[in-house]
Amino acid sequence: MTLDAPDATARPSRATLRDVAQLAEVSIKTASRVLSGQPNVREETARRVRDAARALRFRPNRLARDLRSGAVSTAVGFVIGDLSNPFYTQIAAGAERLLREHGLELFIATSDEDPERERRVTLTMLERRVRALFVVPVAEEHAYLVPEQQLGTPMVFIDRPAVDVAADSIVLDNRRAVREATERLIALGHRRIGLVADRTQVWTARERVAGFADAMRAAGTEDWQRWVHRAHDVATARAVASDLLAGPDAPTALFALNNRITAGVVNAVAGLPGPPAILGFDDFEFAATLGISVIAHDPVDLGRRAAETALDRLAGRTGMPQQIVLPTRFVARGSGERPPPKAGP
Amino acid sequence: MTLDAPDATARPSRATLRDVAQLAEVSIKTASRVLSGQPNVREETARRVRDAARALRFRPNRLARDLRSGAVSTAVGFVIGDLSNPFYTQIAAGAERLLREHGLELFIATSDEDPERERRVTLTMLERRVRALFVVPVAEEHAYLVPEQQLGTPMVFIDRPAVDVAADSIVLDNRRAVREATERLIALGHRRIGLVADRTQVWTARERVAGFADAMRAAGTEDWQRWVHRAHDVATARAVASDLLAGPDAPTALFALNNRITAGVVNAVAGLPGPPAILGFDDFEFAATLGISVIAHDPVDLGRRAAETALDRLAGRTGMPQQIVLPTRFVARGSGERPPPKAGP
DNA sequence: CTGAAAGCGCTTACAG
DNA sequence: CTGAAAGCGCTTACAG
Repeated sequence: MTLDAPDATARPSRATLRDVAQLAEVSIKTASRVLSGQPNVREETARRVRDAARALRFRPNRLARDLRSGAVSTAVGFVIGDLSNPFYTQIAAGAERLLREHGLELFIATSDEDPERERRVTLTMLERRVRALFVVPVAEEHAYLVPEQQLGTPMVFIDRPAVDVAADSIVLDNRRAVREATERLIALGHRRIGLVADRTQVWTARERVAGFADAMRAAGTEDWQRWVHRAHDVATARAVASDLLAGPDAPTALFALNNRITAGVVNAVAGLPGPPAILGFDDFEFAATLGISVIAHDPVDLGRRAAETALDRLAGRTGMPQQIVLPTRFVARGSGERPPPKAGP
Repeated sequence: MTLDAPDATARPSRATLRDVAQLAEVSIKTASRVLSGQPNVREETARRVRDAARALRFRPNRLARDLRSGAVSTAVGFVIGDLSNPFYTQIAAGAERLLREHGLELFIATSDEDPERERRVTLTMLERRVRALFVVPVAEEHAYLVPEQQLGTPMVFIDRPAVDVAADSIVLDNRRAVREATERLIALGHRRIGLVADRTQVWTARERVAGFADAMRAAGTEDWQRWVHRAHDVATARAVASDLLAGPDAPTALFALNNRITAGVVNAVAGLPGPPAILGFDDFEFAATLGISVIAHDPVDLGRRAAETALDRLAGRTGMPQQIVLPTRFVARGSGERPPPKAGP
């Protein structure tokens, strides 16, 4: 098959600044000036350059630009555990909104909740010389970030603090929130409270369970551990809740320690006669409709605060890393306020 | 304040390959070979280089590497409208999983449902020389992508087809799905069906409304347009549904044409006496519990198919752009199957 | 207002 | 097994 038109259809390579300069009959430097908006170019020259750029469909190479001008990239990285969990993606949405107003672009990548992948993804972003880095960490080990930190890349840990690198972090007051919510359940008369928590590896799960322990111990329940169950995904949470309710000594209240677990628990309980009171950590769209009491907070705000912190650092604020603790609020709702039945099983 | 240690604490600049080579007493080329895993280096030399790299906390500059070696970046871009909508983020999750297996890294950025921002974000990714590009488009105009397309960057449009650029796309069979679901409602006896659709600018909304029109016309309802209402976010959908149900001639069934609208409609209907049948487009976590019939499909699969398409192109498959239409399935559930009440108002 | 030279930090040929 | 030279596509000084 022969092509008649010499290079009408085939455009093997991308036009560079040099091509534009050549076509416009100016130096490469002048072309650069025009296309990157620098002043001091005669209007007619500028027009020639712009025309040439358009004709050649020129698109600057950011890699080259950023490389030459040092690490003044406008890219900011966000490493998240799970793209399917709206809790994380809403944090990202909050951060993005604020960063955008400051001319920065947020790029999100996922660790898929794997510490090793988190490390790789984080390093890859750093190798791409992001201006700042946000991490919702799953790994417990972040010492490898210390050099980057020292080189001045602002890093903010979200939802869980950094362990072995001194970085800013934004977290919720997990422990107090769960302690107080548990106290409410106890005040309503509940003694058999089934807690469904995420894996012990997860910092927030540990904090929340500690809050539960605080309240149970204060109420004189020393064997609180027997009420703690684990689930990481919706399906497991559902199974755990079903088993609990079917077993002997079934709990009169179920306390789900994050949004995925709440989803599982709610689905397990649906349609059951004499359902238990249900509490959840994290608010969700159908909580009011379903009458679930929750520990509410705003993930978008979490992201916004993280972005603020990074912007502060970029603006030159120095000093010790800070840990910002955001308050949560308890939202009492219908069936979540159900007291235990009078007649025991 | 004077610093005693010369440069123990302050590390002004990043170590480069050149620094590593110097410390290891080899050429820069040899250092490069070791650190990028090329063969033909004596083990002892390699060790010296690795030690030097570690000592200097060397981290390669991907910008420089990618610039020199041409556009063989491992970065792939994904432009999404709204980070808060799990429908989109799950598509991204699906794409990411497959791409990762092929050594590619997915970076997600958001257009915030603004055509102008979509354009900027897309161009910025292209300037960063991503290997492939995924877009869930909000804009109707994509002619500016034609040159990039011609330069061989695979581009896949998801959920909505590209209009003025010949690119691959993956979409759902919106029209047929809604037509058949509407036919079911009609078969159940419903005549007053309140449809709540997204803005007319959105392609999927137009297709879905067309499906509704097909079914209504086939049933002899020529004034189907009076049953079509619009809402873009949860709050508006809720208000629209409330108004509809409170008004005269209230619908006996509500059909919500996407996940956000369903959320609003469900919350509006909650606790109402004699609630209407509810159908939704897009499945969701609480649909079974709430007894909502839905047009179900798997966003993760949508992403996976998009990734497959891009990988095919990267592998050199040529030919006309394809439009892949994925089937949906109707899931009938409790209250969604409610027939209209016998006694009219 | 415009341009020739040097260089950002790497890798690609090409020699030895 | 190792290295000196050139260059990826831009921008930063520095001249005129």
